[in-house]
Order: sequence, then structure tokens, then C-alpha cells
Amino acid sequence: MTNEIAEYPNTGRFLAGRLRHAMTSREKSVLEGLIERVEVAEDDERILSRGAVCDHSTMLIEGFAVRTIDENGKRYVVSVQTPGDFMDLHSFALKRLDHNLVAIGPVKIGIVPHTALAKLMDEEPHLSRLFWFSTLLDAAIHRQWILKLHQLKASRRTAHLLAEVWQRLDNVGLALSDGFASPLTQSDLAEMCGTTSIHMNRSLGELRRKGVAEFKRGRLICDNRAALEKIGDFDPSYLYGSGALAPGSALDA
Amino acid sequence: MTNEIAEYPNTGRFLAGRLRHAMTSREKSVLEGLIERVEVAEDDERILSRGAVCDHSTMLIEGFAVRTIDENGKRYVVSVQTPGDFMDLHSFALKRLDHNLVAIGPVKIGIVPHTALAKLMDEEPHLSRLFWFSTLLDAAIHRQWILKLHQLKASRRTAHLLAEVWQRLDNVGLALSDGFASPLTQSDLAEMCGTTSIHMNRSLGELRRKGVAEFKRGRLICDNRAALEKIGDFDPSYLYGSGALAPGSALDA
DNA sequence: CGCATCCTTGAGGGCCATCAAAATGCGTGG
DNA sequence: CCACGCATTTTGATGGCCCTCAAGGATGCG
Repeated sequence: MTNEIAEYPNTGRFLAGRLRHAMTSREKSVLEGLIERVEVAEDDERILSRGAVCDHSTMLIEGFAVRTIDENGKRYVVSVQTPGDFMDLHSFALKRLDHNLVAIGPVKIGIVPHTALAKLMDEEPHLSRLFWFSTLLDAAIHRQWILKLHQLKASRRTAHLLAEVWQRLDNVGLALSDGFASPLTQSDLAEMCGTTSIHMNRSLGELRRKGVAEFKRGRLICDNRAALEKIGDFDPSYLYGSGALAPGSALDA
Repeated sequence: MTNEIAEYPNTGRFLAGRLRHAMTSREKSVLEGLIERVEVAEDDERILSRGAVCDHSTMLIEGFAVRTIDENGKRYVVSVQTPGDFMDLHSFALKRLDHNLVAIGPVKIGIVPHTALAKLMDEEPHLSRLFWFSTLLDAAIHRQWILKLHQLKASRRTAHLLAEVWQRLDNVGLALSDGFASPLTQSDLAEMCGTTSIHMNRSLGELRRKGVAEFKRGRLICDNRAALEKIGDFDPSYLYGSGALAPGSALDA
């Protein structure tokens, strides 16, 4: 992982732990070359607005972001992005997005002009397939959020979210052995879980009292990952890393 | 619309009301030619199973289907499909799906071999883009479901779902002037809204008492569409038909 | 060391799951 | 045509989850 970041500082985490191994080093270079420039944004800064026509897509190089939809004066979070995510690749095909992208904490982003993407679509069919794959991954994560909203009460949904973020950071080499560090507040977690920050505080308290996980100022500490994943009914297959759904899995049905 | 179905009986509803107008008649023929054979399935029949390796994708020609995920012996619905949907186009890139596809009522489906899709990806870049677009539409719908789960109580979520299905059927020419007909039961609606059939019954009762909509045995009757959409906080833009997010919209920001 | 942000705790009430049971409509076969 | 079985729809009562309002405590930064 450290090698990848050294060689491809802006895109070395794209699909890491998933299909990155299917990329040739030439393709990795092509991808790295897509980044026209690197920008930074600060906490709560809007990276992209719903409905805006955009001529570029954005790679999340460092930091966290959320996709939000504003309605009736309130902000709702429908998704979270971690480093290595091609956050709004889909704006290339949709032209206008149905949601906003907002930085959580300071972020570093790579700007990819749509003209460069269009060229790549013509010349790099394999890479194009991987780009498509990465947007399908987003949809799979969405489905899992819907499932958990249907299935679990808030404290268990919280466990699922923490397990998911931990796993996604693990995929890109940014997890710690006992959890992860982030700029996420309890209020952020609440918005992702569709609950209030007050209830999120109680949910986290419940997880702490059960000895499952502790979350303090963005830092998850958990020395029993299996217990956390069990409470959250978390099965990482939908992230399409290793496991039953992995593209290269031999587990045929 | 009737013309399209006469000319392209199996695929005439694909992206109808959305980007179908961007397809040339040659492309429409190519698409129609992808259907290797047509099959039927009966109510509750599983069309595709999670984790199964599949060598084809499925166009929903007639009828309804849901995407489900089973966990702990219970079935959860994360998505609904209407005629014209390329239901599991994403299985082409994902190889194994994270969910099942289950027929609601009798359905007619078109089978598209992945080998044909692979060929098309090479030879038809524009059509490929439209295929990608259609999977991005699914993701946008997922996001809206997450939003509504965060935002609305069950009766209003029900209104949103009814408004969405109505609009999607409208897009493909299958809506009625005062609602739609379907094989959906109250129990099906409940699963889609993440509630119980008992509470769905009370939610529908609330909508009926408010004079907003009536749902009886799969038939939605509504003579005040604006009221229904208002209660469900329904804004059709996320379906990328006409409106602020439409690909050809002049509403630039 | 003052201020802003974040976290924590308590009380009251609405939404909705669950258990229980009954009524309605529909298709089948007698 | 009616009897019957079955799925679907409807209604009531109880209790848990979680929203809301309210207030207090902790943490970090200038």
C-alpha cells in the first residue's frame, strides 16, 4: 500500500483492496495522469452542488466527505466517502447530480476534467469497466444502508456504520489495528444513521456499555471487531473486496 | 409510446421518458437484438439469486419485481423494478450480485447474454454510456429511498413510494390518468417502506382519510396528484426525466 | 481564560412493532 | 350456486424506540 501511494500519490487508493489488483501499472499511470490539479477544502465546505452543471469529476485523495440532499431547509446525509473514492465520477454521465458533496474535516481532492474522461472511455475499455464498477459499488453500499434502515434500530445501525467505515479504511490502508481515526463527530454519525445527535450519543453509550466499541472525537476504539460486526449485522461482501461476492471468488452457486 | 412497443416489443420501454430520445433507431435495433430469448416467471419466483455467478442480464419487459436481501431468515426489499428496467445490468460488471431479484405477480423478462454485452461495450460506445446511465439512475433512486427513510414517517414514505411508482410507470407509458394498476399488495408496499403490513394498512388509511389517495388490491386511485406528491415530499428530478436535473435542461447554475 | 463546539443526561410524548383476532374478497371444486 | 380455503385487509391494545425540548458538562482553541 505504501508503495502504491509513493508511486501514485493522488490515485493510489482507488479501488485498493478491491479490483485495483486488476489494473496494470500502465493503467495506474493513466489514471494518475487524469488528475489535472489537486485542491483542498476545509471542513463543511461544499465541493459540489446539486443541479450544477459540472465539467469535471473529483477523486477524494485525503479526508472524508458526505453526499447530502437539502430539503425543507434541512440537510440529509445519504452517503459517506472515504479516501480513494472517485466521489462524483457519475457526474460524467449524469451531467447534474441529485445531491451535494460536502467535506467533513479538511480534504484534499483531485480534479479530473470530463474531457479527459471522455477520451479515456474511448481508449481504455478496461479502465472504463473499472470506473463503472466503482459506481456500482456505490449503489451496493446504498442498498446496504436501505437494508439496515429497514432492519436495525439506531444503536445497531451505528455499529454497522462504524464497521463499514472501518472496513473501507482498511481496504485503502488507513485503518488502525483497533479502529480508525477520523474527523467525524457524533453529529455526523447521527446524520448518516438518520437519527438525532442526542440519540446517537445514547446509541454510542450503549455500544460502550456493552464493551463493543468506543467512539470519542472521531476515534473508534474497538478490541472486539467480531462483536461490533455482529451487533451491526455487518457482512463485508457488499463492498466486493474478498468474500463470497468477490469478482475472483471460487464460490460458485 | 405504442409505436416504440410495436417496433421494439422487448426493449421499447428502456429509458422511455428519460434518455431514450437520445438513441438512434439503429441503436434501438441493436438493443432489441440483444434479447436472446424471452422467459416468463410467476409471482414470488426468484429470477436471480444473490451470489450466483451469472452469464446474462435481464430486461424487465412486463410486470414488477423487487430486489431483496435475506438476512437472519427474513426478507428485506431494497428496490422495486418496473417495466423497461434493465434489472441486473450491473451483474455484467459485478459478476455476482449482492441481492436477489424476485417477481411480483407474473412477469415477462428478456435474457441478454453477457457475451453480447461485452461485444456491445466495444462496438457501441454511445449505447454503453446509456447503459451506464441507467445503472446510475438506480443509484439515484436508492439515495432517494435513504433520504425518505431519514426524513419521513411511514405514511408519508408510502405517499412517496406511490408517487414514484406512478411516475416511473408514466415514463414508460403504463400509468393511468388517475393512478396505476399493479399486482402490488399492501404487504409488498410495507416491505418497500420498511414497515409492517399492519402499519402500512394504517398508513394507507391515513392517506385515504385525508382524501389524498386510495390503494386497493394493487390499484392506486388518486385524483389529486399534487397533494400526494406534496405529502410524500416527492420531487421527480432524481428520476432524470424532465426537470432541473434533466440531461438537456437549460437550467444551469 | 473566555468562547465555541461537542458531548452528556433527563423528562414527556408520538410513532410504530408486536401480539391477537376478525372481516373481506377471490378462486376452486363440489 | 354455494361451500370452502386461502390470501389479503382491517381493527384493537400494549409497549419499546426515538424525537423533542431543556439544560448542564467537557474539551479545545485563541
